[in-house]
Amino acid sequence: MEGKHAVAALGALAHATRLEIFRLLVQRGPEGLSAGTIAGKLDLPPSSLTFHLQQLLHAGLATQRRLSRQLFYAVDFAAMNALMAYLTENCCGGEACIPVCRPAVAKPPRARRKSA
Amino acid sequence: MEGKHAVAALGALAHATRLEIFRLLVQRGPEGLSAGTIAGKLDLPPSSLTFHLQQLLHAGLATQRRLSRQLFYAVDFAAMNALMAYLTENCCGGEACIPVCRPAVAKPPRARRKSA
DNA sequence: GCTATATTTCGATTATCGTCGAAATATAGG
DNA sequence: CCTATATTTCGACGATAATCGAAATATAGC
Repeated sequence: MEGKHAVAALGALAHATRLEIFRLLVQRGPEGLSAGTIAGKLDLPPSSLTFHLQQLLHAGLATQRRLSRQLFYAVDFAAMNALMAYLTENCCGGEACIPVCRPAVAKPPRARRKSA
Repeated sequence: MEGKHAVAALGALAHATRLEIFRLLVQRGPEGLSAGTIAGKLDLPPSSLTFHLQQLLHAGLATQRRLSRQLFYAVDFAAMNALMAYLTENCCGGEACIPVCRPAVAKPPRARRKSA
């Protein structure tokens, strides 16, 4: 991860609405949520939601995929982990302080009965 | 951790200069660095540096302590860990995806020969 | 108390971000 | 192709953030 990229990711998260969206998506997992579902949960006007989703996309923190008429958004877990790693890189000069993160990879999505 | 607080912390990090400062401090560990040292390493005018340090302080990501004429800044590692935890809270609905972080506590500072 | 060093506060300027209505685009189904 | 639904693009306005010089404050040593 590069500094500019990390700043973009952090900037995307540094907003109340976007952080809520992000956390919704984190909880949801790789399957993601449709724009409409998110708009419903957070009670946002559609144009505002799109704006924020674009920010998350451009920052590389979320992915987008179409399913029929709806667009599903999901967290890019690899990017999330990379960001964590970047923030804590070489913490305490490598001494035995071992602060925070153990990056790992999210499991691939699994089939479900109903989608959101 | 609360949402507003997390937004403040992320906003503090969402800036090229502040992210550099933060990472310098993360690497340095609990001992911290003096304002002057940071200004030297990043080649910043003093008033700009103060501005950014205040942001980190207000966001609760850094601590300040005076040592003679100099002010030392250090990362608040507990706050850093809390932020990570907040971002990944209940990831994937608690299913066995286990994405990222294992919060832990930074060790307390240890005595050193020379300070910076 | 005077001088030097370290850092902060103040103030003005410029640039970027957030909001949201209205109109445009994409997909699905008859 | 016409209608309905889902989402995005455009545009304009108000609000917030970043920069940095100059002056002010804090500490130390003589």
